[in-house]
Parts: sequence; C-alpha cells; structure tokens
Amino acid sequence: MPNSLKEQEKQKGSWKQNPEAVQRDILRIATEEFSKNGLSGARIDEIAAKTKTSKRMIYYYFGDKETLYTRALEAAYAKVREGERKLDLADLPPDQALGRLVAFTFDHHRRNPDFIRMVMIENVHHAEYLAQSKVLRDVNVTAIDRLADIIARGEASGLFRPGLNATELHWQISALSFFNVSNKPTFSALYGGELYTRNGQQALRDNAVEMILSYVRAPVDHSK
Amino acid sequence: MPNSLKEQEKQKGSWKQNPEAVQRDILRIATEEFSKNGLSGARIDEIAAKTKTSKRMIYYYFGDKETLYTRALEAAYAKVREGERKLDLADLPPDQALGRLVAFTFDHHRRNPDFIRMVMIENVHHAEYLAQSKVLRDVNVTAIDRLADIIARGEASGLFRPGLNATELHWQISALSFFNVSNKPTFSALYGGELYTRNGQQALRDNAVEMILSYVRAPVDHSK
DNA sequence: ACAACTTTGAACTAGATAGTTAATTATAAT
DNA sequence: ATTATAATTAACTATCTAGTTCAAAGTTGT
Repeated sequence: MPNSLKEQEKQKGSWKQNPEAVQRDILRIATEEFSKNGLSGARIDEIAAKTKTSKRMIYYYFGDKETLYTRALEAAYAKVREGERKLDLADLPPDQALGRLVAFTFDHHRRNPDFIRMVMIENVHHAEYLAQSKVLRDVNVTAIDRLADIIARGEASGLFRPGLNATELHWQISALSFFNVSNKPTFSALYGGELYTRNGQQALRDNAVEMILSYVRAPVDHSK
Repeated sequence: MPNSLKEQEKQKGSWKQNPEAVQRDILRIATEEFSKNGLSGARIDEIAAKTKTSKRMIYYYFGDKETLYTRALEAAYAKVREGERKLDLADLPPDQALGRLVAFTFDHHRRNPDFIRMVMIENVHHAEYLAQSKVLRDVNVTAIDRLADIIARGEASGLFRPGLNATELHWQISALSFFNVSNKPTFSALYGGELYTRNGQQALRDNAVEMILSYVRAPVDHSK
C-alpha cells in the first residue's frame, strides 16, 4: 500500500519553525471556538484538535485558557478596527460622511459576526477580561475621534445642530448596528426572519442611516 | 447550651408542603445564576446551595440543567412582558403614545438587567432553547400588536408617514433600549462611564425618543 | 388508613476537562 | 559544533461537575 497523504505530511519528523504562524493558527481557531461556544463553553481539547498543532503548544504559547481567550478577544478587536481604517471620509461633506459611516458600520458588523459574538460574550463576563487588557483601550478611541471630526465640520457648516456629543453618537450607531447581529437569533425566533432577508436588511440599514442623519440635522419646527 | 436558631428551624423534621413555592424559589435563584454566569458557567451545586431547598429537589422538579435553564428563560420573558402590560397607551394621541412607549421600554430594560442578560446568553446559544419553547412565541406578539395599533392611528391622522412597519419599528426601539444594557460593560470599559451616569442615561433616553419620533413623522423636505 | 406525592440529606458515580510531565527530535542562529 | 528555542506526542493527574442512588420520613387528599 502506497503512502497516504497524511503519512507523507507527517513523514519522519520534518517541519519548519514558525512561531508566529503557529500562534496565529491557534488564535484563529480559538476565536472561532470561543465565539461559537463562549468562554466556559469552549473546549481546549476541541480547539487543539482543530489547529494544525497540539494542545501542548497552546499551553506553551498562551499559558492558560483565560489568557488564550483574552488574546483572541484582543485579536478580534484589532482585526475589526483595522478593517475600519480603509474608510476615508475626510473629503466628503459632513452629512454624506456620516451617512456613509453609518452604512459602513452596519455592513461591517454584519460581515464580522464572530467579532460581535466575542463582544457579546465579553459583556456576559461583565467585560472583566477587556478591562484588564491595556491593548484594547487605545484601538477604540479612533472611532470617537473620527466622529468628533465629522461633528465639528457639520456644526461649522451649519448642517448639524449644535451640542452633539461624539460618544453619544457612536453609541447610537453602534446600538443599531450591533443589535442587528447580536440579537438576530432571538429576534428571528420570536418574530420571524423577514428582517433578515436581503430586502429586510437593506431596509434596516437605510432606516438607520436616515434616523441618524435626521437626528443630527438642525431640528425642524414641527409645531407650525 | 440552649438551642441555636438553626436547630430550632430544622427541628425534628417538620415542614409544610408547597411545591409551587419550592419551584419558584429554585427558578428565582437559577435565573440569577444563569444570568450572571451563563448556561455552562452556572453551577447546579451553586444554585442548590443558594435555594432554600436541595439539589435533589432541582432534579426532582426540573430533570436536568438545560430544562432548568429553559424554564428560567421562559419565566424571565413572562415576568418582563407582564410588567409591560401596565402601560396603557390607547387613550393618547399616536405620537405621544409612541414617545411614551419608547421611554418606557428604555427604562424597563434598564430595570431588568437579569432579563437582558438571559436574552444575551440565549443569543450566544443561537436561540436554540427559545426556539424549542412553545410558550415564548405567544407572549411576544403583543409587543408588535401594540405598535401596529399606534402606527395605524398615526397614519390615519396624518401625523405619521405612510408605509411604516411594526416589526421594523419594534426592532429599532429594542435596539436602542437593549444595547444600552447589554453592552454597558464593554462600552464603559472602552469609552468611560459618562453615558451611564444619571444625566448620561437621561440624555440617551431622550435622544432615543426623539430619534424614533422624527423617524415616523411625515418627512420634511431638507433640500430647499 | 391508605396511597400518592413531597421533602430531606448525604454519599456516590461516571465522565469531562484544564492543565502537566517527560522524553525526544528538529531547527536556526552564531 | 553548540546551544537555545521550537515543535511533537502521548499519557497522566487532579479536580470539577452533572446527574444518580439510597434510605427514610413527613404531608395531604380521599
């Protein structure tokens, strides 16, 4: 019987050293598993089985389960915030910039359900691991800075009402974009999947853009 | 040495039968523990220790951990939807009714973090337990019905724009109210606690009301 | 009085699971 | 060549934890 592929791969202990790749591999699988099953739900043996390497190496590089989870959480944040940097809004007029930011955020969250689930899980854990991570504080302020810039330009041009708060606005955009992904399972189970069809999602996104834009624009007197 | 209180309480096996109370007690503690630690994070022994009764009785009445979790989830939904029934909006003009509904929902979610956490946890589990529960489907449609009524009255009076969708509107109100509680830990950790002070929460609530109201009102032409 | 149900309490089991040990081999940099 | 680091493999341990069993006794409705 000729050598199977597996035998060829594992042939007589020959391998390359590549610490970064091994750690990336572990981290990728760990993110999948934690995101799918939660911190206590995920199994180290299961993670090990799905990596190209072994359980031993997980402990070699990460020490324990909680550290692995923290690293996976950090990596998820970093990856998502990295994806956001592609967006350049500085050249657009403030209302268009904001509309595009909302639409982008909505889509971006939708494309990264694993990240959303990591954040959900971290919230279930009262953010105790995130709170201990020094890495994470810095990555996230950029989101606020970008909004502050748009607000400043909007107010200066008179397009936006005065007194807007960047953190509040970020909260509102996040709420609409995050909930859409985080609560899809229960919402669909209770009210059907209409909002999660292609058309349903497009409507929710357009509505989100509209809600945010009409919120920031100088208010119109409804009393007359 | 005289009888201690403990000895008096447990005196010579004499007790009242009260199956409902025992089950309620178990369910109350179970909700606390599941809500705090998640399904796999919660410990049956811990739940048992905090009840007035024993682990044996948990299995006597609920069979296994997953059933206990499902019952706790059902009870949490029932309790919260019950609390919502106090609200009577039929006599108010539609825009006031809607504004009051949004403000109420925002506050109501805030007052019931355990419920929110149960729903978060259920979403982490892809709503698999909720999906199997027959009880839960029915309890939740009333929320939609109430909104459909407000929309109908609003459209008829010309106060609201045509074409509003009750499920979409419910989604929007839920998103703003739910996210506020569910993501408080990570949001505070990343951006500070300003939005979760008394003033911050009041602002978020007022903004939510305003966002929803300006969204449903007949649109104003901004182009002129 | 009888039977069905409820409650107590504690010890026990079987399996799962995070983390370890140890012996060994290969690689890469100097 | 030497040495530190990277990688492999597999068995092992200690603990935790869901769920069970056993033996008994009190309660309640009929």
